[in-house]
Amino acid sequence: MAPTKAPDSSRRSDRSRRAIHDAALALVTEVGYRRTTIEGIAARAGVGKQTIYRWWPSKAAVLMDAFLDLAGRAAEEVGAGPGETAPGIPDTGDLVADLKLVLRATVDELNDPTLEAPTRALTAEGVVDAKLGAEFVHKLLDPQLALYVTRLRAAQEAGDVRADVDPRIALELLIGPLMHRWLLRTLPLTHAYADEIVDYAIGGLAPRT
Amino acid sequence: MAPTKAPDSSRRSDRSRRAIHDAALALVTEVGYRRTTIEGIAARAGVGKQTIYRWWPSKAAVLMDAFLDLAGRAAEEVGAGPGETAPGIPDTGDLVADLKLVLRATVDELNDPTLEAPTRALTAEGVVDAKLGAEFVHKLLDPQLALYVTRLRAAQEAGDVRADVDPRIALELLIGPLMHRWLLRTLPLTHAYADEIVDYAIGGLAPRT
Amino acid sequence: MAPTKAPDSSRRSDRSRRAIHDAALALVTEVGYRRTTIEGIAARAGVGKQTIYRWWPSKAAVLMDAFLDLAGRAAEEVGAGPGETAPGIPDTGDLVADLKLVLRATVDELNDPTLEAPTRALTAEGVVDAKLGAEFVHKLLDPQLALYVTRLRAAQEAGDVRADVDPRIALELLIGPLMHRWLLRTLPLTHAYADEIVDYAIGGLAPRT
Amino acid sequence: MAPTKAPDSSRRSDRSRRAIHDAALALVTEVGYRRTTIEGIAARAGVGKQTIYRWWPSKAAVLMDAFLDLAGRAAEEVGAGPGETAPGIPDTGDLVADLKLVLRATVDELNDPTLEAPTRALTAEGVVDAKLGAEFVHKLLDPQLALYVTRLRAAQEAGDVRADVDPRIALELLIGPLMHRWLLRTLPLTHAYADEIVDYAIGGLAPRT
DNA sequence: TGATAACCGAGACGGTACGTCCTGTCTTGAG
DNA sequence: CTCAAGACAGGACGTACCGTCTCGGTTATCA
Repeated sequence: MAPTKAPDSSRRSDRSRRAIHDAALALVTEVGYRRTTIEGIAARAGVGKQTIYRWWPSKAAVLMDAFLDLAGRAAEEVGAGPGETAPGIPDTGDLVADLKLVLRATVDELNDPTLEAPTRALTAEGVVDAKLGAEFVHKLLDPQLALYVTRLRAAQEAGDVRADVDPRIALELLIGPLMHRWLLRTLPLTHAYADEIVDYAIGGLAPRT
Repeated sequence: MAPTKAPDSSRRSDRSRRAIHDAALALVTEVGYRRTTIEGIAARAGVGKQTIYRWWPSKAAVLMDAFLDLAGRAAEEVGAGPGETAPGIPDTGDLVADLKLVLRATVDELNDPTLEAPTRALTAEGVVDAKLGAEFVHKLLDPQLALYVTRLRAAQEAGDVRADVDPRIALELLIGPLMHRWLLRTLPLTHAYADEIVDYAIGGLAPRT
Repeated sequence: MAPTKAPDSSRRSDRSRRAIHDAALALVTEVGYRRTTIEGIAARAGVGKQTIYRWWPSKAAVLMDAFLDLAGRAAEEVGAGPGETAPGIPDTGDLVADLKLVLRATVDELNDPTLEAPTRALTAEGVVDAKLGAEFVHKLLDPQLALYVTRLRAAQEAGDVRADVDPRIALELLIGPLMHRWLLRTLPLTHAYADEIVDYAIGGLAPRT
Repeated sequence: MAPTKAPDSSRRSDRSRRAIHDAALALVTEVGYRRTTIEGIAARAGVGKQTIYRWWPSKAAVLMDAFLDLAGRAAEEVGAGPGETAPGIPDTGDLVADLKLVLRATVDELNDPTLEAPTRALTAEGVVDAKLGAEFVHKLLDPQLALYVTRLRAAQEAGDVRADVDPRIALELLIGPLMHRWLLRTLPLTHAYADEIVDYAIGGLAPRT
């Protein structure tokens, strides 16, 4: 039952970890997830294969960590410093405007060519592998969605959203269509589309006049 | 341009084609998409590998065809005969009831353990491989979504939906959240959820009183 | 037990037979025996694979026939007409001169770049496959060697070779060294070498003075 | 020029090397060279195919090494120890008797059922593949033939062989007929035949009385 | 003068082996 | 101990041929 041998994480080489992250992201972007191999990552990172196998259970796990790291560094740049986390959804009092702002930002993120390949790869892997999907949702998606819940609860208190609306469902009404278009590439994902989604959805969430 | 040599499809063995479809679906369901191999499909189908490579460019393409075949056969059973296509969305005059019926059916389909594995596999593959994704959308998804468009246009004419609403977007407001839950497995996918989605979405689509 | 189906050789297409022979010889010369395939011969000859399998049991058998045909045609050119066979060893009364003449001709034949590839291929195949080797010896080698036997018997009657010498062995004393050099490529195969072999061998065959 | 990547031979597994040798020899003896496959050798040796491809360029090369190893081990058993090489041709003063002894031993070796299959396979391969043939001659044949040269030179000094005789050619006069019979299977290869060859050949080599 | 049987070209089929690539484990030597 | 390097057993890849079979389309006897 014991996991054979637990590596001593205090002695872990940070240099290698970073190099592996970078190599993984670069390869996924360059040649695609399928053709990215552990051997390839190791070679590119100038690292022994064992160093990868020692610390990660699978290619997907490497990419997930790399992606988390990337997201963390991106957040640091935007926020004030390393202590801060995601900036949250603004509350200007105008719910529709606030949501449009955030959804437009999400659209931009999804359209960012740097992030696209790894995000798609991880999402796809999660669709098929429940364990990995759960990790993906828990580590990457949930924190994002929690922000929506917070903002929507505030809107409920302000009377902009009906009290009987479940914020989890309301949020999916906003995010679902976006993801649908992005994942299936049915139609282009634009700011205009984000705005329309907000307009339509709010109609179903706002108090009946 | 021409891919080296086009096989003569009139000589194609129907027996082999069917056996390959069956083997592919069975293996994907039993051991998962990842561990399903072309060699495995060939062995299970009692077929030479070359017979697969002759007619399909990839494992995903085999599964796609197998799935299409399965869907076609299922449709034939439900419909009156081979001439008929998908049954369409009923139009009882009660838009909300009609949509709930169809969304509940979609929920049941997504929860069907027989269909789950291949559907997830194909969707995931399409998320990463744009070409395959386009084929998936075009062959499987679009026909489904066209039915919604038809029903929603009828509703617009009946005055149940505002005339300025784009049916493509309205449809995504309904389907998007469902797919989001199913793909990411954030929360269970139930009839109650389908009903709520319809209730919320209709609020944004119906005429302002 | 019955050989499935005996093809009717009277309806055999001579055009195909010739085309197959030519293709086989050309391919063996161009790409070597190993890389010559039945499919390749069929394609080059503009012939269906079955036409080869109908008339020959193996690649080696095709080559053997092709070679026999080639040898036959070459013999026809040299000889007066189609009725004649190999010209035989001359009997000028000078045994040593006659043998040198023939051995030099053999050396030239073995060094002929057109014949080399197929001859080596057939010989090598015969070394490993006893059945084919026997056929090779019977159809190609024995007729040649019989000529030596005839000439040597004449020499015995003329008193140039001891009466107790077995002509089969005498002949191997002459041919063996030649083949050894040619097969193993230990040293170059020249007219001078042929002459020396005859000189040495005759010493062991001629009557003790 | 460099063949892509040279493996580190100091890390080479001796266990695998031996297992591959044994498997190769066993399979060639059991099912013949043609039906011996690299996959078969790997499976029999309990080895990955790559381990064969890493160290040998072809099936023939594997067999060559295996054969060399076998010959080496056999020589060690006969000789005093690992330092010794082949035992050489005895020099009792009686040239004819010495040669008959050695030729009889060669006959026995060629008739040995254990050695026959691999020897034939390698010889045949060498007949067709010049590079491999050269290796075969250089590594296996030349050392043997050098022994004859030594003995024949001694005979020349002792006056048993004429001084103007080229030992290389004399040796081929002895070995050639043997090889001819063995390779082409024209007639059985016996001790009596070996004796006759020596008798005849010596007639051509000994000083004229 | 058709029928009808073969050979023929073509090439799909079930298979086997190829030689390559990658997986995940294990071993070696340097730091 | 970790690490870079890479050999190892294993297994799937996609390709090339094998030898068999089936399909029209010519021939070339026989009824």
